[in-house]
Amino acid sequence: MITPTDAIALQEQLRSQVITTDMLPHPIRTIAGTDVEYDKDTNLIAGAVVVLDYETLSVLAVASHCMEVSFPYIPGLFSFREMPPLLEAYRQLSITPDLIICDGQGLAHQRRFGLACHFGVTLNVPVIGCGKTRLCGEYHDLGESRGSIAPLIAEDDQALIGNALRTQNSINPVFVSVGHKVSLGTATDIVLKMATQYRLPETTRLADHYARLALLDYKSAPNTPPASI
DNA sequence: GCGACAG
DNA sequence: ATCTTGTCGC
Repeated sequence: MITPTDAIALQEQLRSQVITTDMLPHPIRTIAGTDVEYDKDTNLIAGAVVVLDYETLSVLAVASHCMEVSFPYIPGLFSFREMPPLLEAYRQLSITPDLIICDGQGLAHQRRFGLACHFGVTLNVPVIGCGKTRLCGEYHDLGESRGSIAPLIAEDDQALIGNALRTQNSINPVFVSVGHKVSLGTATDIVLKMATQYRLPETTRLADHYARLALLDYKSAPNTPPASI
């Protein structure tokens, strides 16, 4: 497998390919969410991709893949751990979504190349990064109401690398950043739109649900393909 | 050296 | 990520 040193070199090389302007279909008709679930007492991980109707949020397609982890967890090299199951799940999808929301950072990363960038550049599709917690960057004066935004500024070069976004009143914000082929403003608007009822966008919540199911299914019957739509 | 550190 | 129910506070 790739070494951490080589992984960093790859990030440095691929980061120049990230597109930070909107290159999405208008109107958006379908949106996908991705998430990865880890098993507590084995090396298994399950990645899931769920495609929703952009307006109704109804589930149009689901795919998942279970496998053994092939890379350690190292902050900043997260994508090398989660990409393999996600790429395989994405490959199995019966529908190609207009864009994807990943559960992790995009440009809001020490080398400006988080999971959302890696996934987007690899597949050449629009991707939004939406993390539950901060990896790097600082923000101030975030309002308490749903829709409040505070710029996430990199500590090193003061670059704008994302937005802290409050998706529900007085609930901890999520961290939105560009993954690929989408602007920060558009990414922020879309994440807020998808977070209809809870802190996290429905895309992420559903992907988490299906990834959990995939892991349980795999453990109970390793040779049986997971249910998919 | 110490703390921080996506999942 | 995972361990994990009820409970404190707005």
